[in-house]
Amino acid sequence: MQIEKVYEPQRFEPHWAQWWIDSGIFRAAGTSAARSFSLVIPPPNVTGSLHIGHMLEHTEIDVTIRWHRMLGENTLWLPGTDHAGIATQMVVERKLAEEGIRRQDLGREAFEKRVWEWKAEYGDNIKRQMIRMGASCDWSRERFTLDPGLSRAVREVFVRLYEKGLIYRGEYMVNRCPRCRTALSDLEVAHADVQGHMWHLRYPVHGLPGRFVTVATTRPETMLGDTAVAINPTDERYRDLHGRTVDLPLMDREIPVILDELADPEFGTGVVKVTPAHDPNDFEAGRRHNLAKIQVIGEDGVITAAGGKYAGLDRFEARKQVLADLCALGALVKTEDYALNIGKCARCGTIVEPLVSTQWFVKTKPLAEKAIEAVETGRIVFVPANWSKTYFEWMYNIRDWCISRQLWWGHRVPAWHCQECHEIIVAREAPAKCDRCGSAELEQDTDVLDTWFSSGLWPFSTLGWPDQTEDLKAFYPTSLLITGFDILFFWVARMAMLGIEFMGDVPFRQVYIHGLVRDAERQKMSKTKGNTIDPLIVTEKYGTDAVRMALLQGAAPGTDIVLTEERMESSRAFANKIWNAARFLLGKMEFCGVEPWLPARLEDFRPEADPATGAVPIEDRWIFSRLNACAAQANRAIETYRYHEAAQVLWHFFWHEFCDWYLELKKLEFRENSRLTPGWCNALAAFETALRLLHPAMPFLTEELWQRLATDRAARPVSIALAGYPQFREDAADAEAEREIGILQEIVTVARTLRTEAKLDPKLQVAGVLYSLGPALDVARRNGEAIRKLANVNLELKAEAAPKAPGIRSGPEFDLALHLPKAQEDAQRKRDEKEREQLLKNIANNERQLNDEKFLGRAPAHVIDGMRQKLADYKTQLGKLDTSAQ
RNA sequence: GGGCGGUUAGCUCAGCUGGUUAGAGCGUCUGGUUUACACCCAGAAGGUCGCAGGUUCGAAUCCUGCACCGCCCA
Repeated sequence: MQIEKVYEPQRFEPHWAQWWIDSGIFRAAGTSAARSFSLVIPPPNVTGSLHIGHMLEHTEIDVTIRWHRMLGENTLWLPGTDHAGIATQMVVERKLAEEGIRRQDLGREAFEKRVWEWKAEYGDNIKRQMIRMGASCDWSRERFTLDPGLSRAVREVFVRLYEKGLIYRGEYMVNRCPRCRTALSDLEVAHADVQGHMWHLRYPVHGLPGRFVTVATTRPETMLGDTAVAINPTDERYRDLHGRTVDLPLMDREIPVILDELADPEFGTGVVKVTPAHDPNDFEAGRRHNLAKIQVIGEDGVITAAGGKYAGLDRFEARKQVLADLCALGALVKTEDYALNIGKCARCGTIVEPLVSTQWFVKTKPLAEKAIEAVETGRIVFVPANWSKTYFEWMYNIRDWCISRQLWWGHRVPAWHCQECHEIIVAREAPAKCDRCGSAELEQDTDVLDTWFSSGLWPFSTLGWPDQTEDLKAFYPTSLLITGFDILFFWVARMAMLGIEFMGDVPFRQVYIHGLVRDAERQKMSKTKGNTIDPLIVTEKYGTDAVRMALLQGAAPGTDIVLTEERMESSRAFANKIWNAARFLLGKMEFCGVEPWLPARLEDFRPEADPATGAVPIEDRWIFSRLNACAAQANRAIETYRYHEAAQVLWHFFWHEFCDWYLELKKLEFRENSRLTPGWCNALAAFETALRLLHPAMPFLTEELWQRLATDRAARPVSIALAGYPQFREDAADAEAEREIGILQEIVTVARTLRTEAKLDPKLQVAGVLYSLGPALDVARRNGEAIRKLANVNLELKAEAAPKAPGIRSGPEFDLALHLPKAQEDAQRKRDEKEREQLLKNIANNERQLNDEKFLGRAPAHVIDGMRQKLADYKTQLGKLDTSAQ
């Protein structure tokens, strides 16, 4: 079998991506005796395309999911998208604008039709991308928040909450985006500190010529809607104003002076203007004092007819006009710089406008209590654990959730308004007539629900709820949720509340919160900064596996991930390394006319013995023992979401144990043998096991190579994705082999270092002597050929202590001297001196501690013993250096 | 204002329950066309673990304070 010289993932990744889907190997069983492991995707926005943050999230999910699948569990990763009300409507409106059409021109139904057309055209983008990235989702269970089933769940939940009194409708002050023309929940408003101004306005007191009050405001245009000024009841300075009124400039309106705590005597002049229609605090004060609410700013951010001559001006234009006019009147007494906090629409960045309107709300307190308890009692566990603090913080201070949106794209509120008697009927399906007056003149509420309302049901609505489906039984509660902290409140918290309310159990057992992907300068990636990494582009350039590996290497819990081109390049090099290891193994076999073949017992970490000698080659024993250790670490790392550690362990094993040592040792055997030997089988078996260990992280490369490895297709699963994930076995650890190869590695390394220091020609084989009174001598005897090849030295073995000679280097088990030309001895002496200094430092350090009564009295025995052993080693080594220096 | 996190090699980051000479990748330097791989191989250099105290026989690790950076909430 010919393997191409260079790793070119583009050649096979799309093939396997499609093959996995076609073979149905990611499909979960509806019922299964196996334990289930389930996870729902945090649904991306259907109109969007995936960015590198998604790729990180999906890679982490996929590693975990593939691992569980390989453990033999009934594994479900349920994919899908959400309808993203505001975002999608915006996208389609923008497109219509290109044709010169407004949605109002089309009407609601025609507009909705256009959005569905849009979804049909672009809605599969995400799916295509995910497939290309190897996400092992069960596409047969793909869901969309506006699917009929999920929409039914939304209506069911709405009706039940309403009947329980947990959904109510009322007139309150909510944040509105004048650009998106809809109400927003508190979470959809992003606050930012900005440099603004504080304007001091002077209102004349009615009937007291020459008496004024000065109010300060950061939003002077709202004065058009003032219906009172407030002073604190305890404020003696304004006692004479009790019961009086003031004349509102520009509007010729007489407004009362009210006594209210709203006015803080310590702040500014102690007098505040009250605009109940445009400020949340003033709204409350207005209620207390029964003040009129005069709405002077409309939903579009334009001054209303109530704003007198300013009507029709944009709110910021109006501000300029108002200020100019006040100034002309002499009513603007002071302007100062002022740092203030403003809210912007999280979606479009427009400054939000607090406005009074009638909206639907969820009463969250009762739901939050149970959701708090679930985390307190550990039924939901956050990883890293610290996130539970953030969760609690928000839950304790939770406010009611405004769920109605003045959009056309989404789940329409299942409430009908009787046109005759104005009764409101909340129902699962459209009622035929009014409950109260019997009129058939019913109109459905025009609002739609917050997208997050439907997303909050995602863990059970996707599994078929409200029907009691098999899937619901098999997969709810889901096992795990992997998501970003940015939607902890938006989504995680609400799923917790709604899941517990409707399913009687938490929606997920564990929540792993991942970090943010940042660029080389540690900056957040954003389109405006232009520092985004497009997953499709880098995937094409480096291969999916390399990008996945690069992401995983940085994915330590609780930290952000820095992704650079260099990192992806080096990950590609890693993939190339594995590719070439396979090429070497398979190429050699082909050269020998041997069919690739694997022993039947793949899981055992047990190498085959050579029938001729009955013995297993030492390097085979060693690599299987190392594989076993690697499996232990990889399993533990994935289980605890330490993806970076899993990546590192696998990287190190493959490159620095399997390739650097094992294959190099194997070459000796392969050089001499041109027939199938246990050595071949062991090498292949070890490689195959290692591929399985790596599969969750690098699915494409491992599948490609795994499929090429074995011809015995009947005896194995169709895909590596369904093969078992290697598990640590206590009895597979081979301490003896590890010790032997450990000493061998040390001999070779010491010899190489001596060579390099002496600047020897790499091609020149030199002679040397190995002195040892311990096992190193036997190791060297047994592995003479390996040492000769790997270090290019020919060692004479002496069972005696090292003599006094220059240029001797020592490992703990042996001393080694090369026969060097005289000229190289200086370099050697310099080296020895440095070594000596380090040893003296270590010896002093250890002696100090070992002479310390307190240390001896309190430190555990193994620490003391370890230190004594070390000290003895240092002293021996120092002694050798001192003699060799003479 | 409240909360959370970070500060370890030139860069990006590990370092789990305090313990023996603090690790990795990339980068740097030196030397190499060893037919699996130059996307490679061998070797090396490089760290007063942000600062100041404290606890401890022992601190990068625990505690307190400070400085700087970042994020979230109000």
